[in-house]
Amino acid sequence: MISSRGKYATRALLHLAQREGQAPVSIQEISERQVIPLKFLEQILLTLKQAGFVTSRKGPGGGYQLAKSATKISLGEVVRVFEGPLALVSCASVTRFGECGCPHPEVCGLREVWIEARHALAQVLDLTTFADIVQRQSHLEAGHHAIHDFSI
Amino acid sequence: MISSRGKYATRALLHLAQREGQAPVSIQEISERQVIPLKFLEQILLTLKQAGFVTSRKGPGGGYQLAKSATKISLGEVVRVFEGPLALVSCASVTRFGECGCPHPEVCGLREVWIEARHALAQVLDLTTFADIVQRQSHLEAGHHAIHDFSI
DNA sequence: TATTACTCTACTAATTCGATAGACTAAGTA
DNA sequence: TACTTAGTCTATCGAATTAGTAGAGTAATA
Repeated sequence: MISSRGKYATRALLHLAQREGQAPVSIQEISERQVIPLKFLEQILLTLKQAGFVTSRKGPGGGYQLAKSATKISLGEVVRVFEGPLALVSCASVTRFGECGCPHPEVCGLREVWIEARHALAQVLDLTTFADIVQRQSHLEAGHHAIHDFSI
Repeated sequence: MISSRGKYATRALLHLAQREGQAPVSIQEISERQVIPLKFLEQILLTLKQAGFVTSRKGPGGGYQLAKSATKISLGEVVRVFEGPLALVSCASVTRFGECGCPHPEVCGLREVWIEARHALAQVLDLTTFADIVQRQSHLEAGHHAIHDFSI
């Protein structure tokens, strides 16, 4: 399970991705619109900034913006910043390794499966960018409105 | 990341699967061979028993055995017992649901991706049985021995 | 200079996690 | 019957993590 931090981070980033090219967005706006505790969100945005996903501007009219195109930010990258390696088990991680604990990692049938699982997860998360998510969301909203319009 | 409990559980189950059809295996043997703290393993095996994966027999010659064929126990089932739903986020879970927290789950582009990720993970874990893992392991061991033999 | 808005660090309450301890029960065996 | 073996069950504990709060500080703008 992904932590609240991680979930909030992805929601905040999606919020910014939806406003790409527009004026900076304040912490307060994100907090209110995305229903995220303000002081908690501050920390999260700071982490996102340190990780190079967003930039910030102080003072009136300030706020946060994406540091690069939403097409260049994958969900996998962001998840890794907040949750660590995607691997379910350290012996299946590409980055961390060796901290397996199991008696014979080199001939472990389980490890092979953990690696497969990690790969399946990475395949989805690393190939999905925030631009994709923005697009999906607008499709969903269009469909939702259509249904709503129809029901009137 | 999967907890120690979950990792130990899968290792213990693999140990039993490798001895399917043989005499019961004691907690102590599993503990020693798989390098798992004994008293911790007791609890884990109890959980595995309650979940219907293993049976036990007390007294001399007693121990644990698989409750059903290793072909009928998937890694996914076992992981779920110890880690809860496979979904990275509750709004993508088939079992738990509604505890999303996000403002509009019905039109959430992120949720779609979380669901995809859950599906990718489930595809691997639910289709892999402990019989598969036993087989993989013996292939690995055969290969490993072959290399070793060659180097002599 | 007042206001706006991000920055940074410390803290805390609650929960979870990994593990240990110990008393208890059941099944064989001499 | 008594002893031994081996699983059962519950309580506890320390350390780590998590979610969230608090507050003082800095930079930019009007």
